[in-house]
Amino acid sequence: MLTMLMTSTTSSGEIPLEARTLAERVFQQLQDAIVRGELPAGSKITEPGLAQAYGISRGPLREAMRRLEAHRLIEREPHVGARVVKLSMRELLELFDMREALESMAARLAARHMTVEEVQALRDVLVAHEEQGDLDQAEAYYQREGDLDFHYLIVRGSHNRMLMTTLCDDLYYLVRLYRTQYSARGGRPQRAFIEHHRIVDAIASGDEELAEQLMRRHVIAARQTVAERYAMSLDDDRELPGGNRKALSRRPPSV
Amino acid sequence: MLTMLMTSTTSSGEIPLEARTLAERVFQQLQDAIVRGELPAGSKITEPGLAQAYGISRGPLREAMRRLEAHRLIEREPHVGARVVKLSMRELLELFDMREALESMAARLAARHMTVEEVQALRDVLVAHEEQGDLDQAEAYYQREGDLDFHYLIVRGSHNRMLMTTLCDDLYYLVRLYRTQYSARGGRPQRAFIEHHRIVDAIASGDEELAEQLMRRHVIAARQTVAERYAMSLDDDRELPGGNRKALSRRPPSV
DNA sequence: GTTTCCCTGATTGTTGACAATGCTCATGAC
DNA sequence: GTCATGAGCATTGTCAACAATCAGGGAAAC
Repeated sequence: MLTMLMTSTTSSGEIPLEARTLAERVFQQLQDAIVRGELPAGSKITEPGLAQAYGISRGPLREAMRRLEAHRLIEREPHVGARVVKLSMRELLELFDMREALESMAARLAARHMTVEEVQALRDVLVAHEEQGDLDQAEAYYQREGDLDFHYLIVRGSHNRMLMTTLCDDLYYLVRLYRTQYSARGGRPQRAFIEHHRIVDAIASGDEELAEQLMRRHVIAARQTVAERYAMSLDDDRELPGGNRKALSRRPPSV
Repeated sequence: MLTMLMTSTTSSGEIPLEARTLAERVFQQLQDAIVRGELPAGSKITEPGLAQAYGISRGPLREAMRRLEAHRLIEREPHVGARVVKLSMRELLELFDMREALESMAARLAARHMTVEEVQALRDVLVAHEEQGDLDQAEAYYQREGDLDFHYLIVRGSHNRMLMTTLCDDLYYLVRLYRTQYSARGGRPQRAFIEHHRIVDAIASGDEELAEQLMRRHVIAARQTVAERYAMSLDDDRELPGGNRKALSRRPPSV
């Protein structure tokens, strides 16, 4: 399963199987718990509670929280407390704008720098997606993770460390958080597959301009899907006042 | 003086005149000390030393250091220590790629969202630059800060909070660090002024495409200047082996 | 002379206790 | 019934001491 690519790729790129320090370990655990929805978006975090839950003292915990804060996964207010970040629709769309800018640049750099082995790995991921997609539509969640693997590999293919850390260590965690927050999984997969293939082809042929442009459109399309569905959900609410809010999670967007 | 715009614009946008907590205050102080070169790039940081220097205990200091680490201003190794980040030329060029992606997006969004008041403020900054530039070339440092003010205002004009924090709270501090690290100030000012004016005009007329494209070229030009000068400095070193390495700081680039 | 090992000192990691701040809820005035 | 007030409590901020780890230097072995 390629999904393990997702687990924290620090700037140096290695995957720390066992964190050297408590603060490091609890940081990763909290990051995971937030992204997986164990700590719900918007829920309040109390230091004594977490410290007891993870069996550590407040010192390392606070350091971990400071890192989470810098990664925008929690929000703190001095002397008051911290809570898990809750993405508003506006912030989610802002996130897509940033992805458009950074991932299109990543695709351009990937077309310039990726090795043949890296391109092949990318193709393998695509094939894995499609086979999995055929298998079972209910497994859409893993497919979604796999989709991020695709973007992940392209970012790494840019060979730009700063871009990698910004996207992989910061933005992508927020993207995953959005999925759990809005119960968003799967969606427009067939179209996304086609787009993915075209992007890989552009990268493989070293066409920087095309790779950038295709990735840009790919992200824009995903953004638009989110925006449209949000507007639809508002209409639904108007028709069914005070009720059914499931529209947001019914047909979630891709990528 | 507009330079005060630079001092830490947290996500909410307000400027914390007096930090509510020790960790917060020492974080800002350290951030400043690093960017201003008081703590030289690459120098080792020891917790007892800093704690004594700032008159606090190691607890809040460590939290501040965690934040600095997340902002990429220091690098830590578990059980060993921390040192101020030292930008290699490769990383510096990577930084420019990110700026190209993000700032061109910011310019596009600014053209879409900026109010007439914000555009006017932007024009005022430009005028202030030029007057200051005429006054004294030795004051280039402040002019440089002013130049960042220009970019700063555009980013804020994007009305995209995530973009603002990423650029203003993360990248721009690294840009300033690069200036002190390579003693880089001023450079190609007249050309930059022209480009700045064109960008503002495009934003004022609401031409998103043009604003984006002009900003992209502006950043690319700056990147190219840096790259060329670096290549030149390497040539110089070949001609003067083991000696004069000042070439890097002799004619530093502009934005 | 070189290498290896161990010891010492210093630094980092962690903890529990104390101080300061903010929130909650009950009480009372209007 | 509503709103202001204040005490009590929980939570956050800070500190100093203890444990674990690493870097450097000197002595011994080859």
